[in-house]
Amino acid sequence: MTLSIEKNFNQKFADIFQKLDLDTKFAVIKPSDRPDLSDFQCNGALALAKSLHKNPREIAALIAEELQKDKDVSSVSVDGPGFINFKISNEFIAKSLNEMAEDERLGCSKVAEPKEIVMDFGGPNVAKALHVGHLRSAVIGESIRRIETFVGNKVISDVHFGDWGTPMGMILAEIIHQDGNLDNVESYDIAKISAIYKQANIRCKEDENAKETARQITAELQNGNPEYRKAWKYLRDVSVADVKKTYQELDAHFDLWLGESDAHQACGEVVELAKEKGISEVDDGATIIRLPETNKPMPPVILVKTDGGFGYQVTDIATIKTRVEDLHAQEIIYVVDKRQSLHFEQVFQVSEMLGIAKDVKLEHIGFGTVNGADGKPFKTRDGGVMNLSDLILISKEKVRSSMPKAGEVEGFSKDDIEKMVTQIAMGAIKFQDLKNNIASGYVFDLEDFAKFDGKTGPYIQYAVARINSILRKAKAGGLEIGDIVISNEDERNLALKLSQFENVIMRAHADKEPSIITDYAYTLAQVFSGFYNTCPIMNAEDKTLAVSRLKLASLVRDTLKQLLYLLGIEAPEVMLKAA
RNA sequence: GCGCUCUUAGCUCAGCAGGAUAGAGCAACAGCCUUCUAAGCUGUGGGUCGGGCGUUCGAAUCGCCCAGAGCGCGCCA
Repeated sequence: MTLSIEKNFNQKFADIFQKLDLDTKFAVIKPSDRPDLSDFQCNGALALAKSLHKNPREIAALIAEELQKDKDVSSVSVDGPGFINFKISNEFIAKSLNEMAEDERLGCSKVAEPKEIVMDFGGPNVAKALHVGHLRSAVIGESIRRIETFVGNKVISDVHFGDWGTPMGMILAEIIHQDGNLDNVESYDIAKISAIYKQANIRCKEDENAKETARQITAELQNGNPEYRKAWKYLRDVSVADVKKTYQELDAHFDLWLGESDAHQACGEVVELAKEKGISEVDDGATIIRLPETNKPMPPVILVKTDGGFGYQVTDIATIKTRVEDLHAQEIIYVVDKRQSLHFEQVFQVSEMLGIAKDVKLEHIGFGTVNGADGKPFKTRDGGVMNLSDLILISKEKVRSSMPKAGEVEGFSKDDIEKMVTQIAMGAIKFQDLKNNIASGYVFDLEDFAKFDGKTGPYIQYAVARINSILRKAKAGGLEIGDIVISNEDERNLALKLSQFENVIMRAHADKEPSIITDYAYTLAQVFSGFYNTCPIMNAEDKTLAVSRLKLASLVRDTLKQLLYLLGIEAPEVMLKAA
């Protein structure tokens, strides 16, 4: 098992602290805040000083004295109030990087105890095309899915299709209203179904009777009316097929395509269980559970509505039950809009009360909304919601316009170029979505988002493409990868940046925060760009340098590709640009 | 009304398990393509971290108060 530089030195510090009889809790190093002074720093002496009632500089001096003896350390100093600054020897950096390059996982360990995690993201609905609101759930969810899998957890993703609520009754009611019956349903395509849903929405808003009819049909559907079931199944199938295409384009992977309807039976069980436990009551004709009032408003959870249908919270509670019983989930992660946080709080609380999720960690990762340039939820020019597939088309078109046309560049077919366009457009969209903290929303400016400069997906893809190009040239010129040696500051900085890989992955995993990865990927690409400009590879001063730099570049490429993979982004082999 | 989240450069955002000179990108300005892809690189300017009080040797980071913004709060999901 290879250890990163940071892990190695954390261990060395722990040994020193132990030897000095200091609490090893504080034996933690981190990349230096003052790169001009050191590679790494340890602030442990400052924290220790308080509890030991000693001068922090004295404690730091003791630690520094021990550290000095280490041959892998090239310099040590105690600065300011008691920071321990130190630099690593070039030999140790080189050795560590060579090990990293040998390792398939680039030196990244796995979690000690792998868990069964069920991830719930996507959340599409029958008869509704995916819109920008679904983008974040899919992109963030997929990234977290990949991160968790990479660190060794067993992840099962479930799209959790919205296929069982009142909207189903609304659609059926609307079809009956228009056609008089459900006989022609199976000739409907997704466009028609979508249109019907919109009309149903309008009708139910305007007409209380229509709404009532929809509710009744929903209840009958849920109770098993065969005619409704048959039509519903068709509508569901068509919707699933449509939505699958977009998820495929987004490269979001779902192991399960279950929906709310699949929890129907468990919903009944949950209601029964609540009755047995005596925690439910009937109020205004609805079966509800009252939650303990704290200082915040806690509306009751509606198990069964007045019309006999299940409330959507039971569906989620019942789904937890099946995920624990059938899938043996030890952790369930929801990647859903943060405006639903109260809902999940209630659902988790009731699950607790019912005892259906014992020792299961339930977590809602709430993300902020995608906003337009005006700071309000993103809308198209005519005020409508933008379809996700349209958004992808627009993005692709912007990329395409900056690329050579098929036939203009030798060796690239139309398909090759189109693949490149897709990879770059998707890279831009996803990186944009993942680069900020997921809890904060972001501004998605349609006019601007095809500018691929700076902190963007294409910037990183571009770094990969340039390295690919060098590797091709090296191969053609018969230059092979050799051992990494550190000969100057730019190589050194790049090597130190590379060595942070594991730490970054583990932090992204612990915080369930892909932006930690986007941030690192960008910085790594940036440091590489500096190296690229100052350290020639093919024309290096001598061969030792050439093969070493080639290996460094190759390792950067592998690392960036791995990071992009964890973000759900592909890196094109080559990036062409129109003349 | 109650609760949750937020307020950092002109704009969009990082940083927040307290630590040394608060960072990026965009925009602006000045340079760099006969040499591994200029979707790139180098440099310049730009900030009383919303305001106040407190805890601490030390606060953008922790606590309290105030102001402003967004979101949520029983039969839609």
